[in-house]
Amino acid sequence: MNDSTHESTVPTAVRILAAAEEVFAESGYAGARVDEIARRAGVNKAMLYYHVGDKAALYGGVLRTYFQLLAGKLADALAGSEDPRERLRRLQVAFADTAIVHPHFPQIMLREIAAGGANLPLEALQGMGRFMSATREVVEDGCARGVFRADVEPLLTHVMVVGSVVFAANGLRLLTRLAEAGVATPEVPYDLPEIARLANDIILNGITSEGVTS
Amino acid sequence: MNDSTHESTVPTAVRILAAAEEVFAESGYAGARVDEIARRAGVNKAMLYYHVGDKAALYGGVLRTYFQLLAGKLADALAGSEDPRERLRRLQVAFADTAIVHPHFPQIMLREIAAGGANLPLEALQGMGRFMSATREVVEDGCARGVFRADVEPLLTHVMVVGSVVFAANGLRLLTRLAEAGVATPEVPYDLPEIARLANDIILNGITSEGVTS
DNA sequence: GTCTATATACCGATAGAC
DNA sequence: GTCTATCGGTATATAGAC
Repeated sequence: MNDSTHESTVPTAVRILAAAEEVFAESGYAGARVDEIARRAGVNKAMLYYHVGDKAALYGGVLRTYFQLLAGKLADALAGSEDPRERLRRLQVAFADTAIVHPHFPQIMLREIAAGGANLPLEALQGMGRFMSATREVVEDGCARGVFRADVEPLLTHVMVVGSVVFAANGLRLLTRLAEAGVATPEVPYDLPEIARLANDIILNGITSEGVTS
Repeated sequence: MNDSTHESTVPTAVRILAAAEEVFAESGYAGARVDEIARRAGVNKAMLYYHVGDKAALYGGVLRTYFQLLAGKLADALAGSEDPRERLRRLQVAFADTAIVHPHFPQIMLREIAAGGANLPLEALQGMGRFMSATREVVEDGCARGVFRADVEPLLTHVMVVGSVVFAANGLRLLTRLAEAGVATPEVPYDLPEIARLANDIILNGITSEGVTS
């Protein structure tokens, strides 16, 4: 314990990764500048390479944080209920919560989807695979129990559950830009958890078998 | 009329823009290399600047093609029916059709959403604004007629309608990458129009008032 | 209209002094 | 651990000959 400021107590590697997260989100992997990351972290560029490593190591370190948190929340979500509708809702909440703790996560994911995952290390690809498998498990279980319609596609369900959160999380920046340019935009009278809840209502309402009530 | 091959009859500017479309989709605005665009178009870099202009002009030219086609299809979709459910379906089909004619369109849009529209010229921003307004008009009309639930959010509806198509259109590359890395992936037994139809069924089912039947 | 050559600037990464 | 200086490569964009 000493009298140093909060900033100085944060390990250098953590400050570097926090800066990397910002820059990768804003500019993408190709567009990100290592000099800019070092500048925002308040460290010399040589120190950045000393503490964390090259550009790929910076990116991998950022992604590891995201997928470790998401994996834990997904496991809790699956274990927390037996009802397929409740489990699907919890799956979406787990992802939305991760996006709230790490606001740059959906932005970086959006860029990677566009890039076809070209920059993603194996660890991140496996994390995405586990997420898709979790959704598939919930959907197939729900179909088998007769709660969801038998023709519900697991992958489309995943796309709609995740996509609505990812788009909603990224939409505000675009709406701000549209407003700056003088383009009329619809109002956004709700926050991310609320959007996730509304989207989940629509999806559940859309895939639930007739006759099943909550 | 002469005996020249098809390739030589295509105007130089068109070939340049076609190459630009590819490279911008693959690498994003920041990551795109003008040299690479010139190489793929089969023209000298100086000629590229002579015929089309700088990087921003290349990007604007690509986007203009997209939004001009989309605007026409949206107008047809809105004018083609009075039924809110049918109009919302036509709106999604209009976008999906545009994405099928121009497969790089959803990829570039995904990158721009991540970038908050930072690279978009005013013309493209206005095109997006008109699209959002079209969805809002259909949703508000549907709510007023009692076809859609009164609490349906226009912007969330737009996000789900557009997002499902954009994600589906971009998903195949990511699934391919996952398979390459040995990560298990769900099957994809349908094409883009089919996905759009299934997503639209879920959304319409989710937002339609009880008691309304098709 | 077409090309070569280049100006100008920047980037990722490291060597080497301290 | 920390910094300065720099290497080697590459980017956008243009000048100027033909």
